[in-house]
Amino acid sequence: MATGFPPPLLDRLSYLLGKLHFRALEAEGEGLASLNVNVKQHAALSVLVEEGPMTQQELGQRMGIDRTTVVSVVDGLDDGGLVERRRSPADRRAYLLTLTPSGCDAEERGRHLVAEAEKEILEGLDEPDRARLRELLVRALGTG
Amino acid sequence: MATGFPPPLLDRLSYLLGKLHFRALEAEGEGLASLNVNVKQHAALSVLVEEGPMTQQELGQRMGIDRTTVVSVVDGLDDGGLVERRRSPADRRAYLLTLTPSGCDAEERGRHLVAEAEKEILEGLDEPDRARLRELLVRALGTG
DNA sequence: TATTGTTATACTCTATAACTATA
DNA sequence: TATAGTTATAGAGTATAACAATA
Repeated sequence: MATGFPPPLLDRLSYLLGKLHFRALEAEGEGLASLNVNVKQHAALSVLVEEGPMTQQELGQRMGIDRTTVVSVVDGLDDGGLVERRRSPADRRAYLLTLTPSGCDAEERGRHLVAEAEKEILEGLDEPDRARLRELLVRALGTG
Repeated sequence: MATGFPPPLLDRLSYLLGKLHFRALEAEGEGLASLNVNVKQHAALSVLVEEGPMTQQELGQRMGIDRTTVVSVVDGLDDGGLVERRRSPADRRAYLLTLTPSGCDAEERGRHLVAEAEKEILEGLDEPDRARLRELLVRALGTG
């Protein structure tokens, strides 16, 4: 039951962002659940689709997460048969993470599910405003 | 060193919001550190300033956090002498959280520190765009 | 019997340190 | 010696369950 947000918190940027962030994670996660991947795992798939095979170390750097965290993310994808760990010929300590056909498929379908979920999250905004919000967020974040 | 964000993640709403949320928490937290309160504690002070004395239960509902979490938030404020736990005359199980003069002062000064920190976070945007971003976030969140 | 504040406990998420196998 | 992946462990953050005092 909507008691409404306390006004003093509504002008706090971290509060606004936190609330919406939580909703986004929840909605995207529910959308992706049918594919048996979570938000972070699908993000990993997307990086691999867009940038090709890479080591776990590199994936972690791209995603901004520690390499120990990458292990559990990839474990799940590996168990689900969405990604394969292939020994790198160039450096046999490292794996070259490679998408399986199922992995490609899951990424593709997941992208649509995420898009739908996000439309739901932003249902209070019309399409131009949704685009504006995204654009402002990207611009606020800068280049890196 | 800015390696840039992976493009596949840049159109993921949860990723954008998460990154900026993290930055906001960090910047606001650093700003408030000089007052020996964290972001959540200052938010509590603001709710009490705006809405007057209330029980811990009510504060938790206003802030959207569990009452067990409220305990530690108020513990810190109590230790710092910013808030007093006064037994409610109407219901002696409950405390009526009341701001001390130091608490009022800290809230006031904190509000300016937060505002400065947020300007920093959004330095990539000019003033009209900052206002637009806030407005879009509030509208996306809806009424409750 | 229900509720307020509290404590103890557990769970999630993530990072640090230490291990192994390679380099 | 340094690095990739892994494991064990610890830390922050928050919630659930149980308890004492009060309603």
